[in-house]
Amino acid sequence: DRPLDMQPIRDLKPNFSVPPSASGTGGPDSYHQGNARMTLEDSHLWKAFHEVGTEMIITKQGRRMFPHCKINLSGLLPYAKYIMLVDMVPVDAFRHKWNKDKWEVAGKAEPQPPCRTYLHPDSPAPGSHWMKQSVSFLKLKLTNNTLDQHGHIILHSMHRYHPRFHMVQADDLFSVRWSVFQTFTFPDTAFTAVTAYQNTQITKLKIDHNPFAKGFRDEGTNTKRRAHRSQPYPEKVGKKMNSMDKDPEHGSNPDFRRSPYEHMGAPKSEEGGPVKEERYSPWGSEQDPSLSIRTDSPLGADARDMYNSEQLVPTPTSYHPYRCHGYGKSPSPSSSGGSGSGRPGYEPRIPDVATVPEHETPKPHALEMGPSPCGPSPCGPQLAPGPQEYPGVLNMAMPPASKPGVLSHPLYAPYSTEQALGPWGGAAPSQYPPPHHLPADYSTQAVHHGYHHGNVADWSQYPLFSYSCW
DNA sequence: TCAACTCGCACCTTTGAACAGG
DNA sequence: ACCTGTTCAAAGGTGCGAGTTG
Repeated sequence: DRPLDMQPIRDLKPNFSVPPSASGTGGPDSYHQGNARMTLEDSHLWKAFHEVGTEMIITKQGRRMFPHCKINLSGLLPYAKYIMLVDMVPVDAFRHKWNKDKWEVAGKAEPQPPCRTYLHPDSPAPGSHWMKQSVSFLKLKLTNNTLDQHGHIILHSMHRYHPRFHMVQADDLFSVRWSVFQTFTFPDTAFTAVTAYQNTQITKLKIDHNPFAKGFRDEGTNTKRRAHRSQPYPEKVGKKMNSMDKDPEHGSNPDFRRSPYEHMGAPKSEEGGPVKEERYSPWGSEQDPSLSIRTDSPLGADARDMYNSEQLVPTPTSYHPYRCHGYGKSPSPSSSGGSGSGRPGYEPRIPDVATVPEHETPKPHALEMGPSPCGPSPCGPQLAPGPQEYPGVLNMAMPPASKPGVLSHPLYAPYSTEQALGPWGGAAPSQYPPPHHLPADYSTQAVHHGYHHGNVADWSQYPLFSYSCW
């Protein structure tokens, strides 16, 4: 039940001038976040799902995740304010399908839906607040409705994603642009978005562990529904998973150790050993368990430089910078993993900030991000992962000086204020309601990226994270 | 034909209002 | 008046299975 730990690898203080914190709480070191530490709660549960191949249901109206993202934070400055965000990045550039008992590649990924970032409703809050108890993203919802107006995170079914947690020291969303982002990922949280569960083992895990699905448990008192089932869990009725309830992490059912992605080159699971995520992971060969940390610093580069600047991307052996020069030009890091399917890693993805309609009533918690010019979907297909092997972004080793698990980068606005913000300029009509705590015009102020996307409809959206490409 | 998707259902937990008691 | 605990109904989160779609 040990949480997965991740720590920043280095001092995150950006090597450039940063406006002082508005609140003055931070002082000169207000963006010194090198001691921040994030751990994933319920890691055993995540691991149990991950071993089987986590699936998350997505629906038009939005579906919560289960397990949901819950983290513990430490090392924050108690009186400095922080903002917590979550977004989803593609794991690869493929669409997948479930074939009998395993996942297979089923073609190229579909074009990226608008990338949204979920803003924790407590944001901004002082470090003491974030550290006093676990931070839950329970209400984060996933949807496959690209026209969703509730602020849910939009994903494609049958595509694989993993959540990224962003921590920003900022007094408010306006100052986010000047702040240093620390991005954490936990390999065990990767999942396949589906509209209906494919792997019955996942269904069983969900039923066994999600309290809302209690009515489907075999041992439950519910007889009515099961009466409708000619045979509950037809193919797995013999695979009693009760042990998972008690100790999912040590579930002994060998079937649960077998990765549905093994055929795709994932490393074989090994028993024992500490929490090295990918040890059990179907995606182990691609993702660096230790989660790459990247420290990107604008280094005083001007906005346009940032726009076209290199993206440092860790590779299995070292940092291998590759360029992300915009739509259609990024190299596509493909799988370093070995299977013939050649699953590539995913490419950097730079989300845009969405424009938001002011009339919307629901209180969204997701920032609308624009197309992901560097993501696997927009770039990958053109780059045809194929044989040409770029270092897999997810299968990277940390630089010696780095600790795994965190990627830090300053939020930076490549656009100067006079730069065009798309066809509608800076005040494009809002498409989505403003996110929680998000000032109405934030979306037009926090402009960080200028890649164009083929989808003109998304032009009103601008990236929030200029350097979330990785 | 079939995989992917949608929808309504029963069952369940969570939430919050209303109320009672200290 | 205030606080705490209990009750209960409504809201909303689940997977299932039938129907729909492309």
